[in-house]
Amino acid sequence: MGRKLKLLPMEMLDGAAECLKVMAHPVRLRIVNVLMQGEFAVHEIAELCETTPNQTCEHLRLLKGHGLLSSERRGRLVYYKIESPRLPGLIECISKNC
Amino acid sequence: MGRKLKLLPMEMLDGAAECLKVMAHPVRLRIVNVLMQGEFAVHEIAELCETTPNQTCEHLRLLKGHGLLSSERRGRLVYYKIESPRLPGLIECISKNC
DNA sequence: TTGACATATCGTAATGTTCCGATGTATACT
DNA sequence: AGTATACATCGGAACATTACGATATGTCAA
Repeated sequence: MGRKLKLLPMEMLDGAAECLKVMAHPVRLRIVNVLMQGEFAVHEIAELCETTPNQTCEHLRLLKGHGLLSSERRGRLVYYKIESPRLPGLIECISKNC
Repeated sequence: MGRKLKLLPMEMLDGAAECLKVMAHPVRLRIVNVLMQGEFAVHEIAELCETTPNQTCEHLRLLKGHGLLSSERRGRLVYYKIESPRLPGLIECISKNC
């Protein structure tokens, strides 16, 4: 009775769950997988992820909204790249443990 | 232009997304966090996770259904413990990178 | 300016998830 | 038997996410 447990604080778990939810989509995983190998324009990402441009936009917006990606317009193309330095480690861990 | 990319296969990404979706809930993260420190009965888990027994049951069922936990009845209590050896590594990675 | 292409957003239908109360099942004790 | 406790499941409401077509914006080139 009354064993003392080392529990992570709930606020941290809320944040982690939120982060996992963002990554818990095959297309978004693929997007990150693509962007780990360079920066790409939206239509290229869409093609590599085998999905439509507007869905790609929405996924990109979500990822960017969480600070995981950044974007830059050059001409009429918008290039996305990885912004969060924690993302590659997370992907590596996922590809090992999932 | 025709750069050769090393992309993880889509089936793997589907599986990983599924796995992440299972973990993407603060209570389920807490459950795993609790069970990393031993095995516990459902009502103990519910108390430690500050949620109701029936919600706890549902979360446990989901986790067990994905092979992450196992359970054993002893008397009128049902004890759950971690079954997947990958779970601790995943949690550690999450607490570092999320 | 017009047209073409790239990206972004909006409305909404379809789908999925979470929560909650009610009910069902299992075990133990008297 | 009956009662109490622990666990599990069900039904549906509330909510969130996703997918898809339509529309809007932004840039360039003729």
